[in-house]
Amino acid sequence: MLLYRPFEHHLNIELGKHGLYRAEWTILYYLANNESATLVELAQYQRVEKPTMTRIIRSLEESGFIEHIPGKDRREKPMKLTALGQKVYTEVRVTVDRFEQDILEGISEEQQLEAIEVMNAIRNQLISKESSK
Amino acid sequence: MLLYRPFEHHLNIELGKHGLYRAEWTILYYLANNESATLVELAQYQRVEKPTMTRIIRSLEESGFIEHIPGKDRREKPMKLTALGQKVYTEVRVTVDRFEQDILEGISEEQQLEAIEVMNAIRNQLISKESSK
DNA sequence: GGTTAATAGTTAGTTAAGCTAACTAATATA
DNA sequence: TATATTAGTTAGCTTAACTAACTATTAACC
Repeated sequence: MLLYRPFEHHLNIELGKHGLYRAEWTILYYLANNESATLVELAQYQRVEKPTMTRIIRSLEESGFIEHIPGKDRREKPMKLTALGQKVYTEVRVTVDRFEQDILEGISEEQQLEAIEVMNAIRNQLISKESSK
Repeated sequence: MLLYRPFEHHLNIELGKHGLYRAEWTILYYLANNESATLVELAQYQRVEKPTMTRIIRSLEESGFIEHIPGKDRREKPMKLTALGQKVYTEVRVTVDRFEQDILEGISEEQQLEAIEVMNAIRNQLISKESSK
């Protein structure tokens, strides 16, 4: 918690240079690594409700970063990055990478990996608690 | 980030049982461990702006969990937990402890400590970046 | 010692990002 | 075929942050 606030603060500064919000960035990130996704898929991944995702997606669409593609089901509206979205993702990736390298300075790779593992384990505990209720 | 959302979600559920918000809980926590504090001190600790802290404090005051004590400076309005605040803190502490134990199940103490160390190191990097700009 | 700086805290108004409840349209299932 | 489920949207609310501009008090400078 004490970590999250300053982290988000700095990340937002980096993203602000590109006119992006954190919530939008996570979607670009997902689509850059997954080709296409539906709203429900994204909402589950980010652990937010559907209306929250609707708004984020609309904003990305208006910026021209994502577009809808036809899905096998007429209820679904899968989406993917546009060429512009790809371009912006790649650009932002550079500054975010630099930022991450910066804040991880002096921490061994081994320690980083172990910390990530611990956090993943906690996340999984949390998620399994959710579904079992 | 993927960890923070489900974590905050569950913590809020636990705290909600006691009619508390996360932002309020962190202040109770600080005051339970520090006897007294000023608004500025709390704001710096939590990395939020003063008006944000004003609101949280007012709410805690209205709930009767904290009270102001005279400070050496008439600008300052230091505060401390009331007897009720102490009582509530202790009660909530129990459920939060149980919650934390729950989500850390299966992670060795050693790993936990190392992860905390890594997170502290990152936090310090972030904070030092802030002041050097 | 009096004027200027800085500091503690407040007020007013805005914003990002989440939520719930209630809905439509399309598909699956009993 | 009627009912239930799923994908997504709309409307309205809430938490927790922010900035700008303010008052009151103390510290510092010449």
